Amino acid sequence: MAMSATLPAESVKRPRGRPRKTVADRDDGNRRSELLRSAARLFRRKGFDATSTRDIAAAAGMQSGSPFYHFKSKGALLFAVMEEGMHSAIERQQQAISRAEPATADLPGRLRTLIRNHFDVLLGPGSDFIPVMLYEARSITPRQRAGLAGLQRDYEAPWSPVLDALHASGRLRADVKLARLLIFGALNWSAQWYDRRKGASLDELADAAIALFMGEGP
Amino acid sequence: MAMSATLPAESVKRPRGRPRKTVADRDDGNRRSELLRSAARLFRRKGFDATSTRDIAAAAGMQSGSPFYHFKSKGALLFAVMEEGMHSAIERQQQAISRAEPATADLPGRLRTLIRNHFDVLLGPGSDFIPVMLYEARSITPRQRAGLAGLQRDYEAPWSPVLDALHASGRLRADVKLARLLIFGALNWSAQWYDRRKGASLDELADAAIALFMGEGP
DNA sequence: CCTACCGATCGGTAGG
DNA sequence: CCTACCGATCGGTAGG
Repeated sequence: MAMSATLPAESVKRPRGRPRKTVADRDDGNRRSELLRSAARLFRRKGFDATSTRDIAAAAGMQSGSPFYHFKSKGALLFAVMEEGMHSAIERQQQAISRAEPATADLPGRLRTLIRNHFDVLLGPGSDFIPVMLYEARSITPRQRAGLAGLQRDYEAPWSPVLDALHASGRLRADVKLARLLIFGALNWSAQWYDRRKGASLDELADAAIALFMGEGP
Repeated sequence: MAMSATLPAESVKRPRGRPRKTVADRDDGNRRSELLRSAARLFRRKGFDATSTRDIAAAAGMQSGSPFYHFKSKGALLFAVMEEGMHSAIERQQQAISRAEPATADLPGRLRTLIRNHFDVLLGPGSDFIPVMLYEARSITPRQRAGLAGLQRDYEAPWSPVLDALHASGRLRADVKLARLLIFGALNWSAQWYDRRKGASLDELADAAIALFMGEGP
């Protein structure tokens, strides 16, 4: 009797999931971004609707109700993943542009810089956030969608002058607006088939894209 | 008491949903394809996981359990939508090729025929089946995926000789295998943004795609 | 952040 | 193809 009363109590005390920091659970931003990373990975692999908040909690080493301490709903968690993905993509794109040669350099080279960075954001290590944004857009509200549209405009901003100049120079013959949509399609679809462990590298992918889109030109 | 016994009975007899054929409910293939069409529309709009079998049944004018008379599971219904979409796409592609000029005609023209038909299958009226196949592939089993892979090979078969010849003639400079993946991406992504009621026509879309992919060439 | 819980919904089935 | 139903799971919450 005494045993049967103490044993369960002890086994309940045993921590579940990954070990916690003994110091302070006030390490808040950390737990939040663990949730974001776990959610991004699961949303990408199984889709938003097929992922339960329990799955996400478990992947972050929490109990089933705990995600709602950090996010007010499952939908808010999805939106946070997308927003985080866009902020990171914009930042990385700006760094890639700065790292590249001056803006006067050859136009195909500038397009290649943008495309190469896009593949990185889309297919590189830890790249679940942007694919989630691209492929789970159906599951956010119109209001949230409008919020993301602004970030997407920011992301696409550096592409327009390059595409316009390529069109003017005759190396991009298609209508620029449609060309932009088709090009992003070609790139974004790679999230469906690209396998980092085999086949082409991201550099080879970028080369193929440039070769496909750029006419002979001057 | 007599009233309260007959009234509910009568109200239960009143048919729910859309009117049925009074003649014979043995009109079986018809009901089945109504289910397929309803399922395709809902799977496309809301996704597989967010669509309940009750939604599908209601859209086809049935009661909640009835879809399982025609399909043994929700997953079997999804697979049937995809299979039906591929069979139809292959058939329409073969007709488009037959209708076009002889196979010896100009290569960009042959590619345009394939692309134009692809947009039709993807974006034309009643075109929910192929987008479902493209965007809900995550929700089928590996066994089902293998079954579809054969149909996809059949669909892609007429593209290869055209792309190979374009590469040989110098009008397609990118690696052919990667070019094929990028091209299908550019086309397939249009299901995400194309709006039949505004913007470009499918012909203009096909023109833009050809202009984007084809170098100046001989 | 955990425990314990609730109401709602879902895929599927038996039996007609 | 309908009726009535079941077990499972889910998002979310109160109260600590």
